[in-house]
Amino acid sequence: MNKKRTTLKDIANVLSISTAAVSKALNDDARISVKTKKAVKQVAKELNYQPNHLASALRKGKSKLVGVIVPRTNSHFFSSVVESMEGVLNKAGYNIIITQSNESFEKECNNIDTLLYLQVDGIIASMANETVDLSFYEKIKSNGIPLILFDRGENDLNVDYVGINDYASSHMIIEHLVAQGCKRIAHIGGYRRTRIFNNRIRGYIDAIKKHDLPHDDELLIESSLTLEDGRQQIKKLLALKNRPDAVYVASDYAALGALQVLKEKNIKVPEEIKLVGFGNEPFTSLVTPSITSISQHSKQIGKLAADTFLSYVEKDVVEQSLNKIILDSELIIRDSSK
Amino acid sequence: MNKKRTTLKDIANVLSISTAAVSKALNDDARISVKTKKAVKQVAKELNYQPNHLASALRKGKSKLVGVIVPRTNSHFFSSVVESMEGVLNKAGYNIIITQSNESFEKECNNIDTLLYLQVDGIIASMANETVDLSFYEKIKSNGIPLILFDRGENDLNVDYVGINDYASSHMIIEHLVAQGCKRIAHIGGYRRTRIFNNRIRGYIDAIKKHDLPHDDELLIESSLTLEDGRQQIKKLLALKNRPDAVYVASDYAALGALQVLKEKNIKVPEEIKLVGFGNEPFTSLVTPSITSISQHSKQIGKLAADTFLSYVEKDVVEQSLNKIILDSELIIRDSSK
DNA sequence: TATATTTGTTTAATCGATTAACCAAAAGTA
DNA sequence: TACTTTTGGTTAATCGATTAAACAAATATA
Repeated sequence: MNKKRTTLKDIANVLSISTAAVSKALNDDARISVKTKKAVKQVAKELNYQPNHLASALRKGKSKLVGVIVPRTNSHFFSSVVESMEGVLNKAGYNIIITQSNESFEKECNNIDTLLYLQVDGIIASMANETVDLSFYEKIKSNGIPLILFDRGENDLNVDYVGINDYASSHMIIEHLVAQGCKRIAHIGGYRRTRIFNNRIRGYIDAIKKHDLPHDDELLIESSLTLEDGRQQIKKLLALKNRPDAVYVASDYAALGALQVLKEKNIKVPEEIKLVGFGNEPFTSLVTPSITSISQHSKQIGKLAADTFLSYVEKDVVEQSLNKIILDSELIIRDSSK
Repeated sequence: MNKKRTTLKDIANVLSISTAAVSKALNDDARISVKTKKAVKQVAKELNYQPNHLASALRKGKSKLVGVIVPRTNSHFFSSVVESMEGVLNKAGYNIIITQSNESFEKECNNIDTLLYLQVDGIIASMANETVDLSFYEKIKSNGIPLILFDRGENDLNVDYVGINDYASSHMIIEHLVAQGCKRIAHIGGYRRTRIFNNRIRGYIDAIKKHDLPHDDELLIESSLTLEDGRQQIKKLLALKNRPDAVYVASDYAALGALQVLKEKNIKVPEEIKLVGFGNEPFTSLVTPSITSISQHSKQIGKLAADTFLSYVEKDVVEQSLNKIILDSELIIRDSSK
């Protein structure tokens, strides 16, 4: 058990030089002779030297840590975004700290505090469903730390954002359903206060109008989009005197809940009611019938969010124009809608 | 934009006292008067003081960070374990850094290096499928950092472990299948080198023998247990001249792959072949037919792993006896086996 | 030869919080 | 009164790495 870690001093002592020289040698400073560098690196290896990250971060004022906040990690979309983000950031010498809000505003605030406390160099986040109060995000900005939002963003918050074109996605879905002959299309959406869900709702309404289809209030529902919630909302739609012949659900999880209920009630999908989800979670292709959904290019989103962060820290730009990156989505047509 | 963070010095200047006094006041040192403490806390709040974690960690030699390594986060089991672990550790003042190995040995080694580099106070890990070489884990131990393994552990590594009784779980499954009238039970298992999979295989074999059922070599398959792998292996079993009437798969993901193939080939589950998975992932109850599986008490595992870590750091025990915690599992019977 | 430049390194300050050691003033005790 | 103890701080060192500034020796230039 080697109790103590090797420090610069230990190496310096062995070679009878200063710690400054050792530090510079390890960092390949031009002013250190090749001979010394070799010797230092040799000894460093022998003593199994590992730099003290805390000390270096303290001194340099940079922790080389990026905080990530996601609603949850056990969704394929988020875990996939994070994975791709991690790849890009690791390559640039950054490590990431993943935290989950579990869709809770309180937890999200805690996470932000924690990340600030850990002195992260930046925060990449996707907001919880509950979040309306943006003061904690303002706090990040006022701390001078780069903040990049993805997927779940906010219009009022003037920060960089990476996401897909939700408005256009709704259009694609409605076009597809219309092409399948649907005449009465319902939408189980998220809460309007969240930008992406608002855009999906707007897209739905505009597309419906464009095709001169009925857009009764009863066909548009705002919800929390959990699986359980999907179950509840579809029941409401089924209870209508004038049932829809298609339902576009703004989340795959809620769509799955809806599908469960439809199957329990022996309503044929897609024959009687067509169903479309959102997010292209893996299970959409696994259930019976498989669920038509929108693919969000998670890998791409992760990469772009990471790149945006890096663009802030790599070059020390003071005032950089805001990036709002909107990717095109893709409709994956499966059994539930054809 | 407040460029600079508030430091102890800033507070000290306002009150014309020493930074030492400020530090002690904030930490409720007994030698500081109530009056001073109040004043300090007041100013700290006004200036929005946030302690510099890096400095404090450097000085105290403790980062209050716990590193977590999981094969992947987008599995319900792992994300659930992590969530419960996080709750316990946060309460004790620790933050966690989540890293994923993606079942890759190389990535796992990198993760360990990263965590050591970040000076975590402990590491809680579940090993990648690929991992055979334990030298990196030895490295953690030789750095004097507590290491706790869960689920995917190793017998050779003499460290704390939290998991379920895999051997007994296999027995429960076989008992159940036998009770359902199965006479020829196959097992798609993991690689024997991994402790848990080895135990599941041993349990399978012993239970089969106990019931005087055939235990041909062709009925026992070792695999990587991915979804795709489940597809491949079930095909092998279906190609046998003497097909099994039940298949026990050591992972829900692989079981799902198997189920897909069975459905594609129009083989009725459970009528022609009964199927049992392992892990009780949420999708097991969502697919048709729903899949019988073993619940692993993920919340409990996370809590116990965290507690074990805390038992090391809270009290400064030098030599503590090793904890090997084995929980009972639960068989969740669903449509695929009845 | 005298001076300027380059090379290679050392010294010392610094990042911010903590803490061992020290000290002055107030309060208690003989 | 004289001495001890307690109270409430202050000083200064420290954690380990980095870096601006200083400096000696070697080399180049005039």
